[in-house]
Amino acid sequence: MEYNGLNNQQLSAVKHTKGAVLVLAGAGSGKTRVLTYRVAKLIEEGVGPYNILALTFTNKAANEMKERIHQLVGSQADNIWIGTFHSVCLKILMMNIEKIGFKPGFVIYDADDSLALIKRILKDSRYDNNEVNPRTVKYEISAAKNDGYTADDYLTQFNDFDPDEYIHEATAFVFEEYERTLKENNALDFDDLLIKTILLFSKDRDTLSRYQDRFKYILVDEYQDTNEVQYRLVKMLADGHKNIFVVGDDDQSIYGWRGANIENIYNFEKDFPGAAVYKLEQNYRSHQKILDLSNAVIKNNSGRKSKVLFSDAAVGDKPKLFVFEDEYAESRGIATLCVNLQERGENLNDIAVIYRTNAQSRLIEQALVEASIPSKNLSGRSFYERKEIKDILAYLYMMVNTDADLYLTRIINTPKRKIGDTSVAKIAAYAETKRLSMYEALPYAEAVLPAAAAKAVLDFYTMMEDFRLKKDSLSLNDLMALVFEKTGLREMYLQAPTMAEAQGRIENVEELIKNAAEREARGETLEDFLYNISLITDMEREAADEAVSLMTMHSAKGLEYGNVIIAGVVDGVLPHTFSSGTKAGIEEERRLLYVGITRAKKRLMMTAFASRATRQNGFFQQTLSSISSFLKEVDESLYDKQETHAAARMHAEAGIGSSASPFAGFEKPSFSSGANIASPKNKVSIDFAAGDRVQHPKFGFGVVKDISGTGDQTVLSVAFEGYGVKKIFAAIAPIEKI
DNA sequence: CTGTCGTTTATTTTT
DNA sequence: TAAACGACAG
Repeated sequence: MEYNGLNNQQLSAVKHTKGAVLVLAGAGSGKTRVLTYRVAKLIEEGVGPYNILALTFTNKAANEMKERIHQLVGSQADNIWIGTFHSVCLKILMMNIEKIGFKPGFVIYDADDSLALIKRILKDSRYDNNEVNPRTVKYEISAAKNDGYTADDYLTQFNDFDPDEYIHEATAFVFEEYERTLKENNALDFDDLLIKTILLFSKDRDTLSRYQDRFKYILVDEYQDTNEVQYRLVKMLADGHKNIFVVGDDDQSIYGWRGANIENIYNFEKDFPGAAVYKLEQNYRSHQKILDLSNAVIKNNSGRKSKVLFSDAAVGDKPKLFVFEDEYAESRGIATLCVNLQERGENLNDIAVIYRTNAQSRLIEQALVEASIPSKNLSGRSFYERKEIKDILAYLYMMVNTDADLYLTRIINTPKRKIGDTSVAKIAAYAETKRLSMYEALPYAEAVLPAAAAKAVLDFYTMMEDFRLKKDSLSLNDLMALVFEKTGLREMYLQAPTMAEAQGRIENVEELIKNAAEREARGETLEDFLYNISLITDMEREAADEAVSLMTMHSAKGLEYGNVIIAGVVDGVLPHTFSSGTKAGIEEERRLLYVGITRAKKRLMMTAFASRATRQNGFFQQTLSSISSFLKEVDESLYDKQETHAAARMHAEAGIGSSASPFAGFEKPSFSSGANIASPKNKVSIDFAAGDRVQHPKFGFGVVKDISGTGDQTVLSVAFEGYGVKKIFAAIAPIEKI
């Protein structure tokens, strides 16, 4: 095999095939390359692809690895187990689930489903008051589960908690109820996929040794993100042959709040005695000036497995920091930067705007629309989380597993078929007393409901039974089309507030059906289809048009762009106030900035603002902001700072803002609606109607297609010649009726 | 049972 | 600010 292009460190890691190996791979240091070559090397040495297990966190990483290994070793790659922790566990559970007391056909409740279940449990309990936030309870339960605790453990531990901590009392109660319901519904949540696999392995030693024996070589990507449960799983499996190869970067550990335990990477050498360690410090992504800044930022974290990134790339521009007056000016400034980059010949696909919180995206998106720069939000709601997708899938799940009460409650009155909450509650109560699933209780509707409601329920039941009868004879495509039509879902989406929304929803469902048909052609059954999509969070969709990418720093991990703009580099946002209470919290925030910086290949731009609207006692107030401490603590020669006059003045008056640098010829962005978008004071008479012809200084002529909202919030969907349909605020957009 | 209106609440989210 | 939720009247 050719190892061209691997540097010495990479090569040593690749060739170290026996025992335990830790590869500390800095950002952009070619870790995927090392992983793929390592697998190819194993196969070259005669290891059966069947004996290799590669674990990742994301589907994307798994697919990328699969593809790249395929390029090296061809079809042998198909027999390697490469997948996310969750998908590998799912595969194992599918073959062994009855050994731990679940039934075949179990369903997986996603995060939204879990939350819905927790809400229902709370509502039916004595904790039905405003004092318990279901999200907090969900977080508590998930954290406990990921630390390896059962509901019983939690209850026992609860005695150690401060008895005043009402939330723990509530959680202890909900936790037990939650686990019991999952079992009754023959359902697992995401966390369970891993936990139940561990349970299976500890209960059934034969199964464990079968897998231990099979997986002679185990590889783990992003090891710094493993939590306690994942760590135990890896340890269990690797205990057979002890060939464990992990790749990670402690400096990119940004999921601590989700249970990721950075100690796992620090303890690797203790956990696996005799482990070899390789450091990859040569960066192939960014030029040295970007790396100098990233190195300086991350240096302030303690306890690191210290790495210093370096690059051979030709030196490029120094990173820039632009300071604006407020968030609105910042957003418009970001749009201007994008325009400038475009004018310089940059492809919009090679520009990313990244930020700490999703809330920041709103203003930025608006400003980009104003500047006619197309954008795509990469951390928006993913395909499979959309309501319309979850609705139709819930119908399909019910056909496979009638125990899934949660899905039954989701669909029984969606679309509306006059089966209200009271009727559903009565059915649930009846099912409970008769020890039936809710679905099984439906035929007895007449026993517990008034005639009209009972009829509605029985009609629903008859329809579902009909689907169940047909599910094996119809093609997946026809079955789903039938469900979509017969249930009235299509009709329901058609009634959406705007045509665009209706169309969007229906298109999404049609895309899902198309995808199902493709999968069926590849041999998947309905059950296979449901399992296979249950862990996918987004669907491969045809490459979008040329557009600037918007995303959070968390979703930016693993990606790279020629031009990166990091927005909101101010204290309070980054580091975020909520995480600033502890040293560990601040250090994780610092890693976020580090991740952001190291995404940039050619140009790195950061933006900040001098003041912003914050909430205080429910009221909004302008508060001064200062540039992120993470930048203030590094040498200011590492980046160029440019401040608008207004921002400099505000900082000077407040006595913050360092070495008040003068306004340095930084082009102040000007936009037609420089209006303060948040408070459209100027009452404009809004009298548009669908069909009106309008004129816009940038977009030219257009026709109003749709109107939503009222008063100042009226939004027009206007089809512009050559620009497509744009959504604009009637009150503030510079448009005229013609 | 359903639509409307006030109330509440607000990080990050690989699966 | 806005979006999502729950109480309440029709």
